[in-house]
Amino acid sequence: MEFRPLATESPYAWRIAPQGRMRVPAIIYADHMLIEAMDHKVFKQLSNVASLPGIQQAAYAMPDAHWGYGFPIGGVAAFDPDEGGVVSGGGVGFDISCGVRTLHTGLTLDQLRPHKKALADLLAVAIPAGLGSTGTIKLTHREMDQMLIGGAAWAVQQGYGSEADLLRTEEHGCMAGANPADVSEKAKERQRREMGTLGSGNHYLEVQLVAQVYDAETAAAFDLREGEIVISIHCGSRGLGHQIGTEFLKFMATKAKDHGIWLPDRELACAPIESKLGQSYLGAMRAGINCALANRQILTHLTREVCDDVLPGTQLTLLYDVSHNTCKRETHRIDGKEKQLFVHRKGATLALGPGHPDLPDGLREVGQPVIIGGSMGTESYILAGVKESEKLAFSSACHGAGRAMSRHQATKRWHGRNVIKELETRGILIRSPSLRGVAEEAPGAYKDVSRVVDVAHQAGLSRKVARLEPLICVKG
DNA sequence: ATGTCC
Repeated sequence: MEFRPLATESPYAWRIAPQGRMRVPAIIYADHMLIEAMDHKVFKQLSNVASLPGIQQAAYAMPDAHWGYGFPIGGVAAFDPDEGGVVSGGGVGFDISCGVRTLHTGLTLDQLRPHKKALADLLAVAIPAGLGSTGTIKLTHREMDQMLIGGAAWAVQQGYGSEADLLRTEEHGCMAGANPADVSEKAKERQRREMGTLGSGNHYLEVQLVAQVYDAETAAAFDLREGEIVISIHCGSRGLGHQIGTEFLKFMATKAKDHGIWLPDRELACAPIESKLGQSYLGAMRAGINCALANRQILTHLTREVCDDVLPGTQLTLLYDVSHNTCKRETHRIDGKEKQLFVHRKGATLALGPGHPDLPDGLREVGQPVIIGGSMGTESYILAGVKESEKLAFSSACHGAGRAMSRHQATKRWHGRNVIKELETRGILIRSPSLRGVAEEAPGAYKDVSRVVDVAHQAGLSRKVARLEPLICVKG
């Protein structure tokens, strides 16, 4: 069967009509060039997702979509538990609650410039990065369970930040419904020394310049001004999330037949939301969300300490913290009827429009900050959630540039040392323990994030507010 | 993404 997306009335939306066992259509948000360049495996994977039990409305792909484990990365799918809807480990991904937070520094480029190198060097020392990196914090069993229940709120109680940070964190920094008992001892053991660490791959801590504001009013509400410095942290739940993903994918694949679920692809392993296994995954996955929130909160604390050393008196305040690998229970209208759905976003950012009750004062009027992380050496974007994306993709937007080339291909094409040198001539300081990692993350291995963001804007998924240019990048 | 296969 050929799963070919066809043009719709919108130049930024493409549709695969239901065929075979698909229960709903698949919709891909892209322009002509992005859809032409998109890996055909995305269309197949999205069509597979569209055939899962209880799926609502359509399976969606964001403009940065690329092939992933089971679900495409950049995929959004919502399921109704009352219609046999499922929850899928592959629909969340291995890096549970990977996300980005952006912090204001209140500094201008002129204030930063004389201290830039020192800041890069000290951040590289203070922020543990790389595969298997560990920090100075070692949690006891009791602390681990408290962290898995409390998330960033737990981290703040431990002295890593303030209540103000929690107001600007999705779910107020604490995901309800987490159950540490659903997380294996092995997953907890892996995480014991990994709190406050960045990890590897596309994770980073970046010092950025607000290079351009597109929407002055919203930028003012977000406290973003051209010429000012911000810091963005992109990471997730480290070994714990990965272990949860690995274990539950195995359980879900084994149990699928007992649950009467036909799997178009073994990687799409899932369980009914109402089943024991489904509930157990949700308890563990929500604990994973809290782990990621706590991790980014601790990294924020470490960053504050460094900034205060290099530029005494600097105050880092949080613009927003939002995840892009989750499954969340949300209220949505389907055919005019309000329903409680379980929305999977894998490599797709939550993007709540103006007026949404989950947004805090000061943001509710303008919409949620949607943080789109670029790849190393490229620009990032701050967007704002819009109301119409509720109908278009359950209030979701793209999450980054999206890979255009495999890691293996990238290492054959670039050398880490040359990539660092090249970026340095453009004034971008890279600090990484892994030259191979740097080669894998070479800017050329990714799609053009500006095009992806323009399409997200044009398609009505979110609207552009500001562009950020990198100055310092601490990589895993 | 990931102690890149306990």
